[in-house]
Amino acid sequence: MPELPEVETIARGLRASLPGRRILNVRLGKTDFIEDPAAIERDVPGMRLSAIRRHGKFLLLDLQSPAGSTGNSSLLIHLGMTGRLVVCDPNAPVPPHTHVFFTLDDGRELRYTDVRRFGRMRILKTDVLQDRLGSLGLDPLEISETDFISLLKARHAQIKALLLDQHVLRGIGNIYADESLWRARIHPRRLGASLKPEELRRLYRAVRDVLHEAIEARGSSIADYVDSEGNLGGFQRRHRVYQREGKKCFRCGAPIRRAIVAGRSSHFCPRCQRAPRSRPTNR
DNA sequence: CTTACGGCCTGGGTGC
DNA sequence: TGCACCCAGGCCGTAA
Repeated sequence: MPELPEVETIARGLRASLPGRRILNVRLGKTDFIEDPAAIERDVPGMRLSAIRRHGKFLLLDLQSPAGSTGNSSLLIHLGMTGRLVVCDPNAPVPPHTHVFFTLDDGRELRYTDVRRFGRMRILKTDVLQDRLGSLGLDPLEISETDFISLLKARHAQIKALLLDQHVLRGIGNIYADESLWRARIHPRRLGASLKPEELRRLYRAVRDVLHEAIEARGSSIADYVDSEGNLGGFQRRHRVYQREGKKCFRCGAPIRRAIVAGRSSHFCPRCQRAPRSRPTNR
């Protein structure tokens, strides 16, 4: 499941080989996950890739028109759960569920594969890009501790929901929310406003450490994730709670539990991460 | 504005 | 062997 570390790994991989390349041709398979497929077929061929960026879980491929004829634009890609963006030889076998092919001017091909098609793709003019991405929260790797704390302590939602909310912080998904809360020893059902300053500082630290370590390990490969060269990540081997239900807590040995919190499957240690006394299921 | 929740996208895996 | 169904995670719409 591509979250911040996986998208960052892909972005770095693409950044190493795509900028400067021209896209010669576009081929589309199924297009129901593309906002305006005709626009991509019409506007992308001939464009030069100028930069690769990550914004939360979004990947941005900046496109420069050759003669400056039309304005610049960006290809906005969200990988959803199972999206893969891989650069390869055009003669390499085409995996099932591959729906977008970009032919590059160096003889390679950029392919988008997505079993579930929960991903999204669209092309946007540079000037409207800001409107589209501006509503997202700060990047958890860029936010200061002070801002992080003031952001969360004013909120009465469950901390798990807040970490998953892309308008609060951008880039954290279910895996890294659970791993961060375990490290910080905070129960996912705690409310943001109930967290003590020390707990908020621990959480800030935990989120950043987990994300940095996951990037270093090139992401978590649970089911479908691979980087831009098709290689698996390694951070799944360092997960402490995610998908470890019933296994022993690495810290205290108690069996890891799984429960639905904020509508999501959540993994935590019932001993290290103390549940709040009254649950907020009032009505 | 904030929060909670249900539904939707799709197909692999599971269990009968 | 076949089939129904559960479920993954992000996101959006709705309601209070």
